[in-house]
Formats: sequence, C-alpha cells, structure tokens
Amino acid sequence: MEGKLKQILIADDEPDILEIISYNLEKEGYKVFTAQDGNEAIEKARQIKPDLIILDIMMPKKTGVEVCKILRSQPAFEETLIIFLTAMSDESSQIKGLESGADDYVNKPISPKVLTSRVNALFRRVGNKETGKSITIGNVSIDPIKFIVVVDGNEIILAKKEFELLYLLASRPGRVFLRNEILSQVWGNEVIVGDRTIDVHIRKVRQKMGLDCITTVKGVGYKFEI
Amino acid sequence: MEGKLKQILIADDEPDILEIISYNLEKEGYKVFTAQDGNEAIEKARQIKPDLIILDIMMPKKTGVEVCKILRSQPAFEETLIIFLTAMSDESSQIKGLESGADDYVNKPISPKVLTSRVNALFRRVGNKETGKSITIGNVSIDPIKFIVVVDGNEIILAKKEFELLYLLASRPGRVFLRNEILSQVWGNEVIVGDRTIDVHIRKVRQKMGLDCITTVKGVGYKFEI
DNA sequence: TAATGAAATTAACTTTGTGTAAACTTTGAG
DNA sequence: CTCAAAGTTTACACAAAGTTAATTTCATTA
Repeated sequence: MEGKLKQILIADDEPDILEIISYNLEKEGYKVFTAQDGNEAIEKARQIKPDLIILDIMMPKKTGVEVCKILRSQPAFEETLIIFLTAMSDESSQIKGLESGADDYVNKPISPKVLTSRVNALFRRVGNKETGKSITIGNVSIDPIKFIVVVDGNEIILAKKEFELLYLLASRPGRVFLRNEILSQVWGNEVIVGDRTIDVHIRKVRQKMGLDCITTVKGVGYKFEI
Repeated sequence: MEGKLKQILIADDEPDILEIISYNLEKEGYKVFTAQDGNEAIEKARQIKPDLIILDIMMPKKTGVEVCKILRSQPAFEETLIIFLTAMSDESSQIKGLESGADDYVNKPISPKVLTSRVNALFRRVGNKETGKSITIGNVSIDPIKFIVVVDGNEIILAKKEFELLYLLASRPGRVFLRNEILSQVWGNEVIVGDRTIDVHIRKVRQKMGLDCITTVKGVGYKFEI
C-alpha cells in the first residue's frame, strides 16, 4: 500500500456503465465516486476533489465539455486529470474535449481493460508527484509536494500518516470530518484500525504544531480551524 | 449519529457461513435475518424490507443474481443495498452481479472483518448523502458541515444532540414537530428515553442561543420561528 | 540476516463532558 | 382552580476522547 489511494470521479448518465467502470477501477485499487449528470459531477468534484475525473460527453444538465470548462476555470481543478468518454465517430467532440482541457479521451463502447490501462497510464505519466496543492491558512502552510509544514516560519516535521491527516483536515478548514471519513481517506477503506489510533495521531499533530488548530467535535469528528 | 438499528438479510445455503456472518454482524449492532435459498430470500426480503441484503451467488432455487434482478425490478427495493458473495475466481459472476444492480461484492472465502467493514462502509456511503445543507433563517445560520451555529455573527457551540435537535426544527421553520417525531428523528426509533429528556435539550439550545426561537405548542410539540 | 530506529498501532488507564433521570417548580388550558 | 404538560436544576453514569507507554511493523544499514 504505497501512498494514499487515488480517487476517481466518473460521470455518466447510464448506470450500467458507471457500475462496470467503477467495478473495474476499484479492482485496480482506486477509490471511485460516481455522478449521473453534469451538475452532479461538478458538485461531487467540489466535494471530493478527486485525482481524476472521467466525463461522458453526452450527459443531461451539462455536457462533459461544459463540466470540464467550468472546473478547469477554478484553481482547485487546474491540475486535476480529466478523461472524456466519446462516441466513436464523433471526432469533433474529441477535438473540443482536448481543447477544453482534457488529458485524454476514450471511445465508446468502452472496453474496461482499455479504460483502466489508460487511467493507469495517465497516473504514471503524471508520475509520483504527490497530489494536491499546498495549503496556507493563517500562519500555517502545508506543502504536500515538499512534504513540509511551516508554522510561524518554523518548519515542522510530520510523519506520513500525521501529514496526511493534517492535510485532509486542512483541505477544508472548518469542515468537520467524521472519524469514518478520516479512516477511509487516510487509512483506506479496507484497513481496520482501533478506535484510539486516530486520537494518537491527532495528538501527535497537535503536539508537533504547538498550536490548537484541530478542534474535537465530540461524538462527531474533528475539524481544522485557526 | 447512528440512529436506529439497521436490518440485514443474509442468504446462503451453507448454515455455517450464515452463522459466522450473523454472529459478526450482530456484534456490530445490526439486526440479522437469514435465508437458505433464493426463494426464501425473496420471501423474507418482502416481509422484512431490510436495509441491506447479502446474497450468495450460488444458491438453490434461485441464484443471487436472479434474486437481485427480481427485487431490483420492484420499487420497494430500488434503494435497498445489496452485496454479493462470490467465489474468488469467478470473475464473470462478479460482473453479472454488478450489472444486475449490486452495490458491492465480497469474495469467498469470507473474512468476517472484511465483510463487516464493507457493510459499514456501504451504510456510511449512503448515510453521508443525507448530510444536509446549511440553513439560514434571519440572523441564525446552522451549518451541519462545519457543525456550528451562528447567531448574530457569534458562533455558538452545541453538543451533538442539541445540534441535531435544532437542525431538525429549523429544517422546517414554523412547522410543529410532535414529541414523537423529534424522538424518532433525533434519538431513533429503538431508543427509549424519558419525557423530560427532550425538554432538557430544548432548554440547553434556547439557553445557548440566547434567543427565543423555539416555541412550545403545549400538548403538541415544538416549532422553530424567529 | 541481524541490528537499529522511526513510525504506526494497540493497550491500559485517565479525563471529560454529554446525555439522561430524578425531583421539584411553573405554566396555562379547560 | 385544578392538573397535566412543560420548565428547571442538580447530580451522576457512561461513552467518547485524551494520554502515555508498550508493542509491532517496516525500512535501512551494517
């Protein structure tokens, strides 16, 4: 289990396709989310901030191209990978897709094998560069590329899990993360760890930062605030 | 936040497996029912209307896939969660399973830990959909994501039950919630608490908000209004 | 492959604070 | 006025989180 598992959002209006693709990508070890139309895709993308978004071109509410343009115009999605699903023949939409900022496209009808190998290839191409942008909140900066946290100009060294935990919480300041969410995001869904494990990591982060920026919401979860 | 206890129906022709799974899921706090073949599974599903059905693919009378298709074609089971148990190697039945509308599958031989964590994950996934939007009424804002209440720009910290209570009342301003409704929504149907418990929580919310926005309708219930 | 050290996890214990009951007071409908 | 329903206050049990130390896991280097 190296690093955090990549999250993929798939948007297509056909549930069958969603299921088949999800199944195959999950088997490859990705965490998969789905959406059934353009608006839902945008909403979920904002919620989840996935590493990769797979968009069907033809969707209700908003087309894949529109979704792509909207997301790409936001800083948070500048670097998110996007793949289009297109009807085989429709070459013009392929072009539109690439113009609107997609990283790849896959023709329908979809062969799960082709899709997963494209997905893998894309992640490989982007390489080992850690996902995500650096976050700065008040006097706290978190740089996931250099793997460094700076508080008041002082560099703090966190272990991997500690870092991932902090990065997750800080990715959406103020928002409460349920213990469940933390578990699945930081530890992954398959891993089962004891109840106190999160606490211990929270404690280490609090300790090392020397700053009370992680708040407990008893019976609910934890949140990051300054 | 767990609410009432979920009901799970397990269908498998091997009594040993039924027993092991039942035991583990009951330990997790689920109410478990069992069936030994496809027809019994359908019959019991209709009787019980469980929250989740775990189906072995290979079963006498009807296979898990058939059961799934039959149930899924009925409105009452459109949203019921379904997990398949499949033989490790049989990839084609996994695909059939997902195509026929399953939410997840677990390979045999079954690890109770894996199964229970998948079950938990599934309920979590569904449960999180209900995490609602923030509510603003007059100078009161309630944010269930950040888990805070803001009154006149001042942040109020509520305990979990207090928050849930307020969130419920504020979700339909002006509407009177019967004590029964409040009990089942906030405490869950199975939980039995004394009559004064609601009052105490109401009081704490009123106190902390420093604002008389919860009105008593004597002999009926409570409502939120500004 | 043994030795080391850091990180992750568990285990055991302590602390905290929510949620509930109990006992008493107040309110208001009839 | 009466009495059931709701308000208050207090106290306490228990579950959730904090803490610390011990243990396991894992990668690194001799």
